[in-house]
Amino acid sequence: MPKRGYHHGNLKSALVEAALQLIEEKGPTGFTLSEAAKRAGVTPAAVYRHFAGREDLIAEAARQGYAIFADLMEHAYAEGQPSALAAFEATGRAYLAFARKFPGHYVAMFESGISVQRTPELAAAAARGSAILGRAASELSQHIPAEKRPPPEMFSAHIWAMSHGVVELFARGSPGTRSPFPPEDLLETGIGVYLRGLGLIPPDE
Amino acid sequence: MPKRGYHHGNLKSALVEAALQLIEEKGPTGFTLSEAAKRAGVTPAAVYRHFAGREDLIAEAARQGYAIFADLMEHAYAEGQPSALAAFEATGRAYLAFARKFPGHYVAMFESGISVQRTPELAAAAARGSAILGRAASELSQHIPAEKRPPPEMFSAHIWAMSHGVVELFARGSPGTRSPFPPEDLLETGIGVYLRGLGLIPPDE
DNA sequence: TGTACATCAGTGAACGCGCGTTCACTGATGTAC
DNA sequence: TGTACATCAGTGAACGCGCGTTCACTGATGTAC
Repeated sequence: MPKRGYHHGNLKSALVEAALQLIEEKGPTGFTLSEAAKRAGVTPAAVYRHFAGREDLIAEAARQGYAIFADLMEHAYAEGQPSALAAFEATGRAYLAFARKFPGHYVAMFESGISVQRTPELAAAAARGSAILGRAASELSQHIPAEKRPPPEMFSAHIWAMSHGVVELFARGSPGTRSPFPPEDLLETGIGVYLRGLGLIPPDE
Repeated sequence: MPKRGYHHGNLKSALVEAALQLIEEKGPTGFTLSEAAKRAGVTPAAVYRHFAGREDLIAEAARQGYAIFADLMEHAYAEGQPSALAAFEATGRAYLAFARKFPGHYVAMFESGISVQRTPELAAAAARGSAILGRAASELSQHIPAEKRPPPEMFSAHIWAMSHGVVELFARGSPGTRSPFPPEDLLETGIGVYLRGLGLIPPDE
């Protein structure tokens, strides 16, 4: 626990906060250590009391993002239970919801260019989230007619890809590109069609 | 036509070439005008004879990318004809093939942060590619049982999203992340399941 | 309660660097006569 | 064919800038006696 009132009080999290804000506003390229320090009301040199450097600060922002993301996934999964189908659909939706609610974290995670293997903590945080999607896919897999049951890793990858694609192309409005449909609808219907293709939803529904 | 042997000869395209190489190697962030000039064997100032500045050089790289991309799409579409289904599937595949073959262009287009509305030429080049996917979707749409026919823009968006997601997450190996399946297979099966969900492929195929 | 000391978060000045961009120039190429 | 001139692609030096990072320091906080 950081001691309250000690000098700044809680510089570390203030810096992460500032970094997230900057990343959200200006993209991963626009983020600078100096500017983040300034926003936290502190000299650039002070950053080095808490982080090894610029990259390390971004990595910490990403780590927190993965942690929040995994929590959201867990929550969504649990709410969908005991229906394997509902749980699976919920995790897909959670992806988009996360990108919307935590854009700074999202960018730090997926667009900042930092490797998930940078530290064991980062890798672990990232693994936790995808493990949940994997579990949901695995359970769902049991309901697929056995004659045409793809490996669960495969369709969790499909959902992951479609979610990511919808976010990148249609939700995070790259300036000038307009989405033809609300991203939420796009993802919802896309996953729906896909699951129907797997025989998990009756075709006449 | 640039005159041969005139000073450098063809600096403009040499600069674009160098820029693409750099973007491919170091990502959009790692690209610098000075380094591109150096690789083309020329002073940084010389760049300004051909481009308005750093951004303009990236934009030109992206523009060429969109043009190549559209050509590929057209080709794939034409090869798939007269089967609407084959044409549609081919355009999806072309997306991944493009990302593989022209990684520098791909990054300039989708990860460099350049707005597609930057110039009319850029916008036009980008529009040409997506128009082809749109046409393929539109034709395919006619084969869908009318009782459940989504707007063609919607499922072209789905395929676009899944293709993009597969590329970003599994093909362009963000260092450390390993794909569980070959991206080509992933996309192929993903699109297959999706089309089955639309009733365009018989479920027992 | 009060004094002496240890800790260590944040300061402020300085650094070297490479960046994008500007400008007056030069010299190879093309053109007119 | 030869000379005078115009063009303009690329040079080289210079600029101001903000960056990430370092370092000796200072002064508020916590601790021992």
